[in-house]
Amino acid sequence: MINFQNLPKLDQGFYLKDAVEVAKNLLGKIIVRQYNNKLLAGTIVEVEAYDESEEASHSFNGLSRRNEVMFQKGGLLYVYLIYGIHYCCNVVTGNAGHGAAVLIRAVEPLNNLNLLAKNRFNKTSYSEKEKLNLTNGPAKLCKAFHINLADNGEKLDGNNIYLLDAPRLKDENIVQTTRIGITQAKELLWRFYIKGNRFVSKP
DNA sequence: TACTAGATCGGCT
DNA sequence: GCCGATCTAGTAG
Repeated sequence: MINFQNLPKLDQGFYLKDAVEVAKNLLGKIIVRQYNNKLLAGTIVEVEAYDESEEASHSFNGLSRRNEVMFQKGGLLYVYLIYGIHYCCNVVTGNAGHGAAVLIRAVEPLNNLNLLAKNRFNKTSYSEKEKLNLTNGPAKLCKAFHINLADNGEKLDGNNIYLLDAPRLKDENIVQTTRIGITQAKELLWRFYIKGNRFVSKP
């Protein structure tokens, strides 16, 4: 297990860029959540950018109660309910008034895997297959990390959920593709993942 | 492995 | 009413 606890939190300037730029930079960074007096941590291995300029984004049609966090200044967590049963979490990017965010689609678990398994499968043991299935999708990782609407708007430099810095990946280790599960603006190559990583939702 | 349906809620037309 | 930035269990091949 890598010693992530010595890494610094990302500062707010990190988030004040285009969602696409932030998305790429987020790969390899570490998401940490405090849960039951324990830390759950994972390396971000797959992301998608969303911006108010394109139809697939929740912010495309302007401000609403659901998406209001997307329009705040970068550095917050945007959580929403999808298909009535799943949660997905995003990192808000850019300046206040601009609706943009990066969907975290998959992470590689770093510690307390038995606790992640408890949240996700309601059991503390897991097979090798289940280990890979723990956090390899946006709703899966929210379940494993126990992220829900109560975390919407959470500041990412706080103590509940936060992101830690890590060395930027080389471009040659980043794969760029179209986004998954959308029907509009399908052509944009706004999905990024770490080449060869086993915890990616779809290679 | 590949496709399909069903679950189930809230946002928005 | 309709449909979605998903996942799971089921069936068919």
